[in-house]
Amino acid sequence: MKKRIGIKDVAKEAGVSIATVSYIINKNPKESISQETIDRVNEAIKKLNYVPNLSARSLASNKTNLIGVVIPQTEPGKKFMFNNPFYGEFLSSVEYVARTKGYHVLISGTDANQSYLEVAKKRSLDGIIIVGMYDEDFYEDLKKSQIPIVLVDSYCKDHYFHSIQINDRYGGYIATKYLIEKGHRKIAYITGMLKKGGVNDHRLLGYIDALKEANIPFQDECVYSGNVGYEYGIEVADLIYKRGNRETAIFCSADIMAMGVMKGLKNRGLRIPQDISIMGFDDSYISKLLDPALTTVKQDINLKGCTAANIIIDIAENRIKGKQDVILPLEIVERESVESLI
Amino acid sequence: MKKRIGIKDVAKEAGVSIATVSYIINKNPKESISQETIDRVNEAIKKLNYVPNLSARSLASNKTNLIGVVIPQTEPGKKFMFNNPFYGEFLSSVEYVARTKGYHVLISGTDANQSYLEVAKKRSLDGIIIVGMYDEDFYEDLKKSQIPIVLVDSYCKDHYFHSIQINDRYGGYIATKYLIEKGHRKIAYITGMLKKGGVNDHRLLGYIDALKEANIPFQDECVYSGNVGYEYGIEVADLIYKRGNRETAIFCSADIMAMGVMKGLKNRGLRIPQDISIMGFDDSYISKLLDPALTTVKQDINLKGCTAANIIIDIAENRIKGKQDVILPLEIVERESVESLI
DNA sequence: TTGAAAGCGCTAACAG
DNA sequence: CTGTTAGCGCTTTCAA
Repeated sequence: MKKRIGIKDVAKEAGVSIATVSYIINKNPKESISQETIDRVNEAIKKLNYVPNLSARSLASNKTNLIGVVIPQTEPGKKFMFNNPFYGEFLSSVEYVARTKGYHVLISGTDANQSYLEVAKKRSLDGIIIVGMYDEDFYEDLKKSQIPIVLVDSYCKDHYFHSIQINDRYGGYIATKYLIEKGHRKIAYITGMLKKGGVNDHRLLGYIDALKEANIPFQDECVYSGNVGYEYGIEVADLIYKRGNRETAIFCSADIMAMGVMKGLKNRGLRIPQDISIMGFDDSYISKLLDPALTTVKQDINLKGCTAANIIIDIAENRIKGKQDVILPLEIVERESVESLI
Repeated sequence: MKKRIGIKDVAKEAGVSIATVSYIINKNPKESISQETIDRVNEAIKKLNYVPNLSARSLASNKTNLIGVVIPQTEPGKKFMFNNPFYGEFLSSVEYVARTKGYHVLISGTDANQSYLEVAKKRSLDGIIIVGMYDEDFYEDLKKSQIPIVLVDSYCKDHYFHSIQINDRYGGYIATKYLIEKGHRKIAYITGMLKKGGVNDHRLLGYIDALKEANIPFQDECVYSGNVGYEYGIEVADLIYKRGNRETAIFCSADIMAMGVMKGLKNRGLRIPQDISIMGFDDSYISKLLDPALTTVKQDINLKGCTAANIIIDIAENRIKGKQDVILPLEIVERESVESLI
């Protein structure tokens, strides 16, 4: 096992002190060093093939250049929700921004046995991006960390956290309104778990807003709540099919659920959109590929990911101060899955 | 800023030496410590809310419990390939296994400017999982790292690396053979880039094997090679549509491409499978959701991810010795996208 | 403009 | 069975 070459070797090679090398590596602006020295050191680094050891650096400087991303899981203790394309697209953007800024991304599901706080502290994360909504306790726990945290798609109102969101209520509203304007009166809302104050709950509120505005009475039986995923979509499709007094349109709170619903409906021989209209949420890449292509509420997933990464890094580097809260825009993308009844 | 509590504090609190605490934390089996002491230390840990600092541990022990996963990118310097559901499913499994074994997962695309070797060394990764196939140089570079590396879906034959693969040639063969048995004679093969000796190339070989076996002449014009992704699938669908002497079946080297092809074909008014049959590869979750549901070559993505993680961890912990090479099974999943012509 | 030296928190001999 | 201690590689004050 040949010895790992360190800053010391570089210093010796270049004939300078360790500190000088350190300054140069870190481009420390406070110290001004002669260009000649800099060149000499850089040469030595090249020659020796020196790579700094981040563990050591972290220990000394308490800076890890590591950002943690927490992704919701389908079920506790299971793998995470990557059968929702949203997360892949999001993560991809985060990683890209992080990488270009010299950070690395540590991904993690949430484990019931082990608080994420522990992970965060163990690894001395510089920042954390948490996607989705969790229990009160989870947030409470994390507050102790003293680490900058950005919450994505969470309605946790705690002042400690930064946040990136969309206006879910508005999203639910415009989707439903769109359907109503197309002449639909009996509209189903299919969603993941309706946690009080959660994303899906807000979309439901928007759905109700639109109904009210159009003087359509809200019917409990028209909202279906289960696991976010195509499986539940299929299930609901069956439910709807079997019922006599059928909805003419379905608003799904995620494209992936819409995908399931469409599949389920087709299995039953229903035509989309002639027999029943479908509306999604997210505009993930699958929405254009569905048949018919899915009309959906578009949120810019890529932008969401980049924003999350940029904010957390800016905060970690003290480039911005104060609580950050950003609301990203939403718009309807019209495709082929909604039939006009008028 | 309150001082971070360290092993020293725990030792003091429990009235033992720091070494004892260290032994207990690491469950060091060589040292036997009285149960009473262990309890006392654990209590102190609880009480003080002590969390070990992994940077420090890494520095001292040269062990990071960090495993790197490299995911291919769509285009150099861009985000990675998460619009192929394969990667999400794979990564999810890796993370899950890693987490349950006390490891964390660092994800990364590959950056042209920065060799991954640098990342690996900087972070002192305990192991690396590399998905996909890269240039000779990339592997050559990584060999210098001295870090255990598992290659997933790569035909790099270098003895240094462990590998997890499927028999792609066989996969191409059974898929094509299946189509032939259904009476198809003019069969297209749609694939990502055909790097010499790569995954897609092997599948092509299998495709040719099956053709040969059935005495069907191989036609160059029937193989379409572009970017892995739905976009190229759509493109090819158009190409095929426009041509007179049309294929009756298409074998796609990834489900996501099949998805694109199906969409493109439908846009042109072609019916699947009546007008043209489609076969996929992977059996990612979308394949059941397509309409018609996709007949495809199933590889167990979840198993692939778990295996990769298990191997790399076992190696990192010296639990297994010697080069590991595993070939995972493949099978055809019959659904609705292939029409029998006979 | 550069260098010496004191840690950062932990592990792992080695001694007792 | 438990304690002492020398680093791991780097940052950063402080002095030269």
